[in-house]
Amino acid sequence: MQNDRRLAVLRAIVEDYVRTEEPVGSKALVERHGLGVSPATVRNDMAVLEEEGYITQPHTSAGRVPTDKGYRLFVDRLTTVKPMSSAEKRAISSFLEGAVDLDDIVQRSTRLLSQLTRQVAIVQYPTLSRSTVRHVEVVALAPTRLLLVLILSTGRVEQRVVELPAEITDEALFDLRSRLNRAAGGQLISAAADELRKAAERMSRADRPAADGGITAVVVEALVEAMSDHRSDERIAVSGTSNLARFGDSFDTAVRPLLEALEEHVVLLKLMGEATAGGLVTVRIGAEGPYQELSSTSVVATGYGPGDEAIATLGVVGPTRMDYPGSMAAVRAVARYLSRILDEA
Amino acid sequence: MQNDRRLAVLRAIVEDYVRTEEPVGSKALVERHGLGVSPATVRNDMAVLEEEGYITQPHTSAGRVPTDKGYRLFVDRLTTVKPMSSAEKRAISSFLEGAVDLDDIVQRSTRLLSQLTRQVAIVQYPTLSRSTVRHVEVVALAPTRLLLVLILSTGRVEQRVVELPAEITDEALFDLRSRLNRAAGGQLISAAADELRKAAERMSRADRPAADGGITAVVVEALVEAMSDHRSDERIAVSGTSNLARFGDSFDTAVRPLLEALEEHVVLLKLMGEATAGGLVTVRIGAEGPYQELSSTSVVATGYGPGDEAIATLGVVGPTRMDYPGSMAAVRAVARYLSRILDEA
DNA sequence: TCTTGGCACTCGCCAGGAATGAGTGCCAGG
DNA sequence: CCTGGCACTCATTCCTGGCGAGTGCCAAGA
Repeated sequence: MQNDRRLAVLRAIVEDYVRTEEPVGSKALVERHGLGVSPATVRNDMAVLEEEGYITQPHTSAGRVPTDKGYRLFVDRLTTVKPMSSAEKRAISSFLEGAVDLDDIVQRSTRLLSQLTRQVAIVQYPTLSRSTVRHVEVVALAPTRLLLVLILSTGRVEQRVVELPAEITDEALFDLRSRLNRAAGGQLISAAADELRKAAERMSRADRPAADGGITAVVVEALVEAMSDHRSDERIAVSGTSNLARFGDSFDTAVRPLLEALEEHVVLLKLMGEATAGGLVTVRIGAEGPYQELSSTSVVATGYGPGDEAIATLGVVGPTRMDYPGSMAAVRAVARYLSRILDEA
Repeated sequence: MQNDRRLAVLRAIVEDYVRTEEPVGSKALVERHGLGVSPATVRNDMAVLEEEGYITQPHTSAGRVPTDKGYRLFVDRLTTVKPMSSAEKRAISSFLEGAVDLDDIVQRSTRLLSQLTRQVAIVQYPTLSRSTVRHVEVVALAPTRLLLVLILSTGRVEQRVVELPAEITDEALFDLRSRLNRAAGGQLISAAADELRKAAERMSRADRPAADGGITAVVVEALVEAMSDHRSDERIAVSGTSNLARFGDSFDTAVRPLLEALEEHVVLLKLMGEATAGGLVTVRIGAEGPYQELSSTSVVATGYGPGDEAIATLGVVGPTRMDYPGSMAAVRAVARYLSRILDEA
């Protein structure tokens, strides 16, 4: 019994603090939430909670503030996931509808997410690594210059221009194109690289090797490079930075490091962590993450992707004092819609 | 004579204020800059400058601060453009070298610019509107589904997937591709749209109209739409937002509106204004611009593009109290290098 | 006519100190 | 185990006086 009430007190503290951003005292607590006990009782509970490290007081004569550990307990045990209202659902659909291409989809998603949560939203572009090659197109820009276009199952298109060591005929170009597609089409990009290399070897052996003049090798290398190019994996869209204004105080200790992190996409990816599939939302609170400069920020993230496979992450970053239930619901909802769109595409 | 000295005083005030961010008094001025006159004289000059509206004092017993008008005079008449040091030049080259595609070039440029100026840097992607069509590629993803790839002279690639009203044969596809390229290849995109429409009409008339089944019309419309898609025109890369921390005070009045503007790309473009060609750098100071929320920010921008044609803008945004000569030099230098890279491409 | 030193004056900024009040911890009684 | 009461702590706020940077003006000198 008393334990349940202590948890209720913790929950109330978290909720109030998130809303008011001020240390919350025993009296106000009892008044606002119908706890049905006196302030003194709550004070005893708070003393215990403080001893156990869930809350703390910034100075002696102040109210209590949740610690990271307190938030952790809150999200782990006290969060009742409130589903999105139907109005919100409608907003999401209409917001994501009418997207014309992948870029657009991702960008709309960040905007949406930042608006829903009033935090900074981050959406990683679908990763190459688990996607398959849908098509390879080769276009002659000039006799010794080819444009390679690599189309992946996620809808991503990678392009490269290569200079050839020799001129290429229309016939050879046609031949090359069909061979490339036979070798790589439908393959996972990891496998496709190998297949392409094998095919290249075969071609330079079997086909009039003199005529090829190393063209195949050049083209294949460019394609392989395009596939393994991690830069693309790291592409990220960010939105809602103006919500950082809501951080309140502590520009230098909280906002500035975050702004810096937001520019370092690699850092961001690490921060969001591994994509978790199946509607599971990961919450990282304060110093739990890898960067202690960001000890006053939390991350709420999840994976998304076609099918139930998580091929990329998306989430929000905000102060540890944030609306976890709301953010988790929004993140999950957006991930779900996004996955569905990728399914259809 | 006295006029020259007054200008020197103004320049000194601007320089000192930019450096220290504090109102500058007559005594300190005489000490730091070798003005060769007494503080009292400087005071008289300052009184005149204030009367003319070039400087102002935040409160009675404080030093002077330049007004927007003062900054304006400063950049118009008192700025000696300091060329980049050779070290900086080298840094620029090495920073921009090794870029693999247009996205990369633009992103590197923003980073570079924000590092050089320690401000927020903005680079607009090269606009479609003045570029020409280099190639149109058509790929069959399925019997009734085509991927259209539009390659422009700026290196931009636009893609669209279209659903066809009827199946298309390989032969017809080949035919379509060559016709599209004959019609649009090398044209300005404004002209290309017309040419494509004309070609579509010709085709549906001359060729077995039954077999076409509206395919040409669908494809052409998608291409035209891709070309005129203004969303692409508005693409922008931003970097250096963490430099906003250097704004000092006034988060709400200065930084927050700016953060909001940075997310509204349309606003940003308006802010940067028309691209000016030929190494001319535009400076907009404080409230001179279209947004009075941004009255404490200045913009230093210029156009860039292959040849001497400005097809896009780039620049930095910062507090009115910023290092104008330095920023102008950096903006100009980056624009120049960027133009050169586009020339080569 | 311009420059200069002197001088009185203004006013923002910065301790120091007292009043305020929210909030706590503890204790004794129900 | 809960509750009311009470003394205590301490951050915050407000006020005040002193300090000093900086100014404007004036009269004298070049």
